[in-house]
Amino acid sequence: MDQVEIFKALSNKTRLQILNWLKDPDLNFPEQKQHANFDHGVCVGQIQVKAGLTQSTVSEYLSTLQRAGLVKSTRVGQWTYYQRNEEAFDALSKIIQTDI
Amino acid sequence: MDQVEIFKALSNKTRLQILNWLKDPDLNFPEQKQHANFDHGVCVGQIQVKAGLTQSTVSEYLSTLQRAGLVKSTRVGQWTYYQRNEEAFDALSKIIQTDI
DNA sequence: TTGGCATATCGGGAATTTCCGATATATCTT
DNA sequence: AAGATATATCGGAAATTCCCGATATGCCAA
Repeated sequence: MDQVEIFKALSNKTRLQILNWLKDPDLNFPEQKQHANFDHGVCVGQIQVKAGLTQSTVSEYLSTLQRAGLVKSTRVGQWTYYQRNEEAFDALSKIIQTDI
Repeated sequence: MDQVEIFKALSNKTRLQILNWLKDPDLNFPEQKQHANFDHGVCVGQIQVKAGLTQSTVSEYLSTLQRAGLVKSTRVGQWTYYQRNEEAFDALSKIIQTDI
């Protein structure tokens, strides 16, 4: 668990927004409900539209968040569904209380 | 309280080390005891020696941490004493649990 | 198997960060 | 007032990040 990598991943407004949106996919990505695998997370395209950035940028941002361990992904067909990794946030909260 | 600014301040190995050292000045800066104002924190010079970087870099790093609210400083004579702002870490831990 | 769609990766220009040496500012001593 | 000491600020080279367009890859449907 690389602390610097985690904090770098969190050092960007759009990436923070994405994490926040993923807290409530039901609310923030209503179109996503059409996907059968909604419970696996939200696919890149929906996040991209909401972020208002290019597909490549959003894909890269999601990779950054995943390398930091803050989200996890599931590939289903042509879609990659991303969701938060809540354990990572619990761990980070504790790290700040004890290690930082 | 700018979250991005806080995470950027934490996105550097040396700055994380400084914060960690300041958790126990007694242990990490024994020379500092000669200073009468030891309870005000640790002065820049001691931190600089321990960090092994130049004076200007360490001074800049401490400013960065202070702008993020993670440390506070007290000027006494020619010395500036830096100490952790524990309230900020408590707040950050909660922010990660609830806002991020 | 060909075309379309979702995502990932590549290459790069612009902006920011890292860390330095030089210099400025403030305080203390003599 | 002059020199010494502690810290802050400035200017800049190198590395990294931001975000893009173009292209590659993988999967699906006709």
